[in-house]
Order: sequence, then C-alpha cells, then structure tokens
Amino acid sequence: MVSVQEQMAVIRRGAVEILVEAELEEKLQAAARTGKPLKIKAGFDPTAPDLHLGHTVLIQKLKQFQELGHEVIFLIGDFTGMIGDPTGKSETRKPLTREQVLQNAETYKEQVFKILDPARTRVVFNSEWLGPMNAAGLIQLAARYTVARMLERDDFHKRFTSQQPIAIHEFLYPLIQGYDSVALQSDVELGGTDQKFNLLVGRELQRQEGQRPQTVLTTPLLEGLDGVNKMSKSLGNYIGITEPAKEIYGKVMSISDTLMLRYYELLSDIDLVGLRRVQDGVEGDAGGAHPMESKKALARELVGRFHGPGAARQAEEEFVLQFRQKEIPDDIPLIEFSAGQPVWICRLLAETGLVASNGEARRLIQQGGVKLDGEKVTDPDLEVAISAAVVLQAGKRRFARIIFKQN
RNA sequence: GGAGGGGUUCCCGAGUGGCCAAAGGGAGCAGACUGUAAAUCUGCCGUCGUAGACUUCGGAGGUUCGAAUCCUCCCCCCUCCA
Repeated sequence: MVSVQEQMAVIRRGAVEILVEAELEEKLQAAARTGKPLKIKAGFDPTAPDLHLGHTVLIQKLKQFQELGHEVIFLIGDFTGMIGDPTGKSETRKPLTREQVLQNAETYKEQVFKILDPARTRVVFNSEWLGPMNAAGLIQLAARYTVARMLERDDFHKRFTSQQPIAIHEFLYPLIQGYDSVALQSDVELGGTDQKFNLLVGRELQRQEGQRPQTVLTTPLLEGLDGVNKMSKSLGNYIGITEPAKEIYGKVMSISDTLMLRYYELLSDIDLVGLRRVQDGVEGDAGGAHPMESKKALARELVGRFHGPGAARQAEEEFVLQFRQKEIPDDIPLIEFSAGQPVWICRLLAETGLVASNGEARRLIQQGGVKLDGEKVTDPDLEVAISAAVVLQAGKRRFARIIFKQN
C-alpha cells in the first residue's frame, strides 16, 4: 500500500482546498491500519451530460482516490435535480422525468467510465433515501440550519443584499446535498470550488448526526483553450470528450505551454515525477522534457482515454503529416462543382464554407493564405477551370477537396 | 412615484450635422519566425467579383441637400432620491 505521505501528495495535486488536511491524514492513517478504504463521494446533476475536459478534472481526482484503493461513490442527484442548483441566474429548471433521469445517468456513466473503473465505482441515486422522506423528515432537516448561516453562502448573500429573489426551496439544496453525505457516511466529498458551501453543510450535518465530518476537497475550474476563461461550451473554448480523435489531438496541440502544464496537472495520469519533468522542460531547466514532446504525449494520453490508444497513434500520425510535413489530410470535406464553367476562386472559397464571404476570400488570397493543389494562389481574380479534382486550402488548417462533376 | 445617465460594428469603448464603414484597445484571421507554444513584427478585420455602390450606430417616424450625431414617440439598461 502507498504510504500516507505519498497519498497526501497525490491528493493535493491540483486541489484548491482541502478542509481539513490534518483530518484527512488521520483518516488515511486509520484506513491503512484497518484496511477499510475511505468513502469518497461526488455528486452529479442528472441534466443532459455533454462533458468536456473541464468536467473531468473532478473525475480525474476521483480516479486518483480510486487508484489509492478507496471507494468512490458516484452519486447521481436524481432527486436534487428536480430542485435545481441555486446558481441564481438560472430560471426554474424543468423537472426531469424518471426516464430522462435514467437515460442521462446512462450517458453519464458511459462517459465517466472512460476514466473511472466501473468495477470499483459505486453508483447511487439520492432518490433512494430522499424519495421515502416525508414532509416531517424534511422539516426536521430544515430545522438543522439557520437562515443566517445559509446567508453565509456567497451567492445567497449577494442576492439577499441586492434584493434579488431567493426562493425558499433553494435553501433546501445545500441541506439535501449535505444529507446525502449523512446517508452515505462519506469520509471525503469532492466538488468544484463553487460547491464549497454545500460541501461544508455536509460536514455540519454529519457532525450533528454524530458522524465524523467529511473532508472537503475542492477542485479548480479548468481554463479553456484560450488559457484565460473557464472552459465552457458557450465560450467555444472547450474540448468535448466525445469529439473526434483528431479534433482533440489538434486542440491540445494548439494550447500554450503554460496551459499545458495546467492540463497536465489536472487531467493527466502522469505521476508527480513525470509532472516535474514536464515543468522543467517548459521552464527550460536541464533534464526537462521538450515541451512539444510533452504536449504530444498529453494529446496522445487524452485522445487515448476517450478513443483508445490506436486512435491516439493515428491522430498523431495525421497531425505530424499535416503540420510537420505539410501534407494534406485525407478526411477533408468533399465539395462538388459542375465542370465546364470556370469558377472564380473567391466564389469557390466562399461556397465551400472555407471562408465567410467573397471579400474575406479576396483578402486571404492577398495575404498569401490560399493554396490550390499546394500552389499558392496570388491572383484574387483567378478563374478555376479544371475538370479534375483539386484540393483547396485556406490558412493552415482549413481544407476542402473539390470535385468537378460532369453534368 | 421623482431626478439623472446610457444603449455604437464579436466585446470594451471614442465619436454630438458632412472629412464616418465609424478612432483606440481586445478578441479573431492571415503572413514571417517557430514546436499549430510563448513573445515579436506585418497585414486584414460589414456585404456585393478589385469600382462604385449597398446595408449598419436600441426600434419606428420626422427635420435636413446631407443624420450615429438634431426633433418626436416607443423599448431596454444603470445610478441617485422616495
């Protein structure tokens, strides 16, 4: 078994806060002594899951616990999903049907088990214990916490002081989440930094129940591809875990070295020694790995995780061919044009969707960013009258194969 | 309910009658240099086939030879007072 000190080092990696660290150490010690693994809880909303790498930070941390021999409890908040997390901005969430919940849970598992070991993961639904709870039980639960303490939560506090509405049921969310911890007797609960308050409520409720309060570990929000904003779908700076292999590989290769370090820290399975080498490489210290090699390894690892090692190798080969050797990839969109009539090059570019407008095409050509069959196009007035297939390239990454079809 | 400030091109933000397709910055795109990194430099950055034209400054009208800029009505946001 891994020593407690080593476990702590793994657990600390990338964590924003561990409350309380000393307690966790004691728990680990006890677990080592008794051979009884710790219960690690993390909760997920059963809303339609379309996970990106940002979501996997937490899952990665769960995996680390799992590999240290602890019991991971993957809690699906099917009951809480009907309340909706009080983020304030969201309108009242529509209650999900039982079928939807189950279906979403399946999709969730499918995606999550690309990281976690299904055999060692316990999946639970909180409707299991919340379903049977009656009004009396709920009132009892509500009696355990005060309004003043609820208002400590930053989000509630802000809304209260700025006279924004807070629905009563929103207060129940942290309570119920905390109650889940009581029901599960969890030793550790993981969550994003935005979950801190809710996680702490769990501690409080457990204490009242005479349980040893769970340790709270918060994980950071992952920066998106731009390296500044948090990864999110709406900002378009994300890598979705269901994206094609090539896409993931390419996106990883385009990130900055600094961001790569961050991704390594939070997403990679690489051990702490390896992490150090990557870090040294980026900082230019002797003995470090070449940053580009590190980045390729990361891209390979992530693609491999979601598509398998074969796909990772292939994505890398294609990448090298395309960018190192400047060859043309073969899986590019195919566009048909009717043969005979010469076509203006700008129209060709615009109609293939490679650029947004004729004007943009013209500019791109003037800037030397367009190639036709590998030849740089210099004349924006060029008429293309070929009857064979040609490959059109705009910039470094956008390609289209044009076929001139006989009518 | 009262008083005031504002809504400008992807974002921030200048512009108060023609010199405005609209300063500046950011983002983005392209080129050079590279490692599809960073930093840097250069160019582009409304649409229409190189011109001239057309559409754009919250919405609808109006004044004017000419309106992002002036007037009227409407919609939305913010601040202060009650």
